[in-house]
Amino acid sequence: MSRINGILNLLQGCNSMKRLQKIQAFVIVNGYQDDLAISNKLLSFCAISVSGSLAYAHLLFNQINNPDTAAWNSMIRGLSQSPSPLKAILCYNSMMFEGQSRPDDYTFSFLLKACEKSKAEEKCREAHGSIIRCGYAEDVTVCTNLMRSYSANTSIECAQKVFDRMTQRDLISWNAMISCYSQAGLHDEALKIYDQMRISDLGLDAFTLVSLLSSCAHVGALNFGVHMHKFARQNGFLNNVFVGNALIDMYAKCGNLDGARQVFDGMRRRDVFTWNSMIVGLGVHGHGDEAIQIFQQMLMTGIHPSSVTFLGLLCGCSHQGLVEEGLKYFHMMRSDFSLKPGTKHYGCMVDLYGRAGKLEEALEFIQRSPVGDDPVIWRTLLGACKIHRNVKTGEIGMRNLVRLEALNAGDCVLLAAIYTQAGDKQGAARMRKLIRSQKFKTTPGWSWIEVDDRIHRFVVGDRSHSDTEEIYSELKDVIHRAVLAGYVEEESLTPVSEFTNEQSENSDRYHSEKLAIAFGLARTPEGNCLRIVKNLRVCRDCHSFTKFVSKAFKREIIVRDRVRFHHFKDGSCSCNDYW
DNA sequence: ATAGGGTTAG
Repeated sequence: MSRINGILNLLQGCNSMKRLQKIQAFVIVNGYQDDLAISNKLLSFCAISVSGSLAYAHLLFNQINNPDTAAWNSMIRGLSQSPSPLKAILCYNSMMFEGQSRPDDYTFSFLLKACEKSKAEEKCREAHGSIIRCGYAEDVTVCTNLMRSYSANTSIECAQKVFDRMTQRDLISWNAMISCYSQAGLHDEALKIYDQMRISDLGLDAFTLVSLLSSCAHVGALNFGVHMHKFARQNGFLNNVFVGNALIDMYAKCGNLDGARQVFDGMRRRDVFTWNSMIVGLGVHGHGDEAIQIFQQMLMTGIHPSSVTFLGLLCGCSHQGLVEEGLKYFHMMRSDFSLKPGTKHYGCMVDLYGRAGKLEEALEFIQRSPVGDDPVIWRTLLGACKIHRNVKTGEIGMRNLVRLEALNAGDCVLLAAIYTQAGDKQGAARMRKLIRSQKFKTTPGWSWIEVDDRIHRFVVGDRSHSDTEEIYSELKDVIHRAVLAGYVEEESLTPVSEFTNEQSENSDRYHSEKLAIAFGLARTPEGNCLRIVKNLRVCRDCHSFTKFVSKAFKREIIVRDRVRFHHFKDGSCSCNDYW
């Protein structure tokens, strides 16, 4: 007996396959190969440990003539964390087929992990049924796994249902629910779950913070993020790299670069995410030179850049007109770090040339690149043609979008704007006609504004807000004062993508950000900065409107649109009207 | 013997 314990202890301290094989030889020589405790321990080491070997685990497993649940679990678990998690599902199937051992709560946890990773939607639902039949429907861990599995299989509703029906919930299951929403891109839902979580009085930990900060970053909830920062400081969470990284990203995405820098400077430990978040933050704010400086520091500390690092660099270079540098980093990706540029990187390059007015080069670059069949690339070129009033290249972009059958309303709006700038009224009229004749699938436009720690969301012609009347009368007043300051309301081509389905009265002529601005002006103290987040790009009329509002009301207004920040102050914008 | 939750870019 003590011999067996001795072997188990040896296995406990095992840290390599070489060592494991020595122990195994000892086991066989001494006739212990049929001891279940020992063979399971051997198996689990091979299947699960980072220094183990799944192939060897298979050999061992096949030698066991009647594997018990523990042995099956080791195999399913090992396979579920392997690069081919589908095999874990097959393994579970054979376990069921042989029918000698019953699955337990662990089995289901590992199976669900495999469903999550291999996107096995059908199997996930089937597992749910088995879980209920086997009596594990009340198990917190199994349910948490079930939620993640459903959510990864695009059924966040099912995840929510599982969560709702749980008889007991702990911190981990709450965190899982929040992260399911934030990873599905449903950030305001994630923040709402936190409101409910507070009532349950379980507190929160670093995991909660990280998910919430990510959601704050996406919706632009700076005030809420600052609360989280304070909480993290008071509770000793600032030493956690994940928390620090999420804070940098939150500050940068909410338009507060200084906040991001301060967190970055104060971090004792930094990983790729830390550096990337800072570089991307500087990049999207147009500080390419600083992004480059940080990048050089990053290399000196010996951290390996990733493809995201270069997205940040290229973005910064393009917004600052650093064409040579951008080109240098684009090549450096492959030559120095063996990173293959993706579509996004090519897009940045087109933007880099295009923004700098080098439209010929941009076009040549596309023709030499492998991404000429990606609509995003041509759309980027079209955007650059608008900035530089280039009809000819714009039409080339348009033709390629038509060729790829990817034309959308926004493209037509862009080309119409190019025609208008060039004085080609017929061209603009053609685009209007095209927009009307096509049944474009459109993304509804949204704007968010944070007032008193709450996110208020508006769509075009929104009347769903509880204070609709007040907001519309405020907006009338704001427009009046903007006009007095020099604003000319444009009969601009309304981006169709901001159309709502119901054409309520004539209020749908107000884009969502105008509503958000009016609401913000009415609900925040004079002189306070307004921060607005949009999911689309700012249209010309709204851009001009916001400039005059910033002057007439003496307010700084920071608008984050789909691709960049606009910093409005005293009647002008940080983008210098190039966007 | 063994489990579940976290960040950038899309």
